[in-house]
Amino acid sequence: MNTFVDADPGLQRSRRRDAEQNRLAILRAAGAVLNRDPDASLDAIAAAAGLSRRALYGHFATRDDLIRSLLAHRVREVLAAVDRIEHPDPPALLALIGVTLWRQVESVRVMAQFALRGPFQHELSYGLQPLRDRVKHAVTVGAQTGRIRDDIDSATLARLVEGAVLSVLDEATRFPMDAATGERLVALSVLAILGYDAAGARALIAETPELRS
Amino acid sequence: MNTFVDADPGLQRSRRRDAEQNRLAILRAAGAVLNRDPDASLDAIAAAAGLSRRALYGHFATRDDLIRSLLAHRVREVLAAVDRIEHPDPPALLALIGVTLWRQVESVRVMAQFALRGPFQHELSYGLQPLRDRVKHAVTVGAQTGRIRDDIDSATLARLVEGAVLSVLDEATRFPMDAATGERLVALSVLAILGYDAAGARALIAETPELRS
DNA sequence: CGTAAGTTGCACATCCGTGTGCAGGTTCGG
DNA sequence: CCGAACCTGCACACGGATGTGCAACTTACG
Repeated sequence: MNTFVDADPGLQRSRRRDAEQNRLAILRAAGAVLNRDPDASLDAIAAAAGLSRRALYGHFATRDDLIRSLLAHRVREVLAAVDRIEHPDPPALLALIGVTLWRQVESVRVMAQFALRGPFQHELSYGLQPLRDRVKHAVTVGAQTGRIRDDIDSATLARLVEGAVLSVLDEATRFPMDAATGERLVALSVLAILGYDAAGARALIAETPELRS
Repeated sequence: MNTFVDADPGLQRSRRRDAEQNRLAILRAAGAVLNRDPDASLDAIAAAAGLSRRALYGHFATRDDLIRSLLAHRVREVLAAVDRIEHPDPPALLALIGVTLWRQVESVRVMAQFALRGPFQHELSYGLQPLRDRVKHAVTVGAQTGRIRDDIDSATLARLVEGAVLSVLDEATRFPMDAATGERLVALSVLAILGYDAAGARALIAETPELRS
């Protein structure tokens, strides 16, 4: 339960290694199960992790604690992945961000599910703020430089870009598709919302090496 | 409970008029409340309708019965509204359908919420099939006649159109917007996904009188 | 190999929502 | 104005999920 083991190594015996494995297994199972049903019981999650429900309480005090940990974990992953992306051209940058989110489908979807309702809404959207800011900034700059449509308020357009990505992720969940198809669809959808027609979007993808998977 | 009152008027005294009012109030309240939280309790719904929970059971046998009635009701409304739409040009038709759905935000959103998970998924998607078929057909024809992009499989594109509409409805729920803005946004989003750039979409809207609100 | 960490299974209390029964009140409608 | 239809408030049974306590077992690790 306490991550700071090194703090007081005095008389205590160290944390068992398999316990940490189980903790991760639970988080992994929680991601998978809650993605299908955000109201799934702890029993279902524990079972999916190959543990008993009782054991779960050895790692997480409450259900909320588990979900909170899961979300925090996934938010870190996603933000780290997005942070690595750089591109001078706003629309290309946004398409790249979309593609990156596609590669983290499960994390993104589970976050989206808890971002709408439940006790974690605000906490979560606070954690995702950096990502949102980046999208908004890219949209704004792109609109000013004429690379992105300016007939829609940039704050709104930024949220529509979010929506476009989630839309494709939903589609992928209901009708499984291979990685290449998914990435292409995300890029096309994002560029479409940003104001590119089909040919223009394809051209931009073709001339952006990072978008050629 | 029984809608077919006229069937056996013999010895029975007729249904009280205010009871039917209450039934409708419950359905209306259910739509509003379940839109915010699909797991809201019957208590919350009854309260929103200005009735006691106990009275609710006089109109609907079970929770499922209530939700089923609500969805059936809304599906009928939406399908009827969409049925009235006609337009020879596929992209314009799809934009019009989107705008019509926008005018039924609450119904559409509540349906979307129960279309994903829960016991009504299949039943609901069965009821909405005519709408889906129409969208798919328009997309297919549009792609064949060169009015709509053909670089995305038409079944997939049809579902992305759905997603685009829902995306705007979500946006409208979180950041309320006036009717005109909403209709414009829906039309632009749908056309964007169909392969139109910003200018092209605006042009198509301008030359389609039914899309000028 | 011994000990502590970890897991299991069970029992139990608790909470919350659903669905039902019933007595008593209010209101519509003939 | 009478009676039936409707609503209320309360009680209760029930199921499902959460969270806790405890004894017994298994496993990792020094």
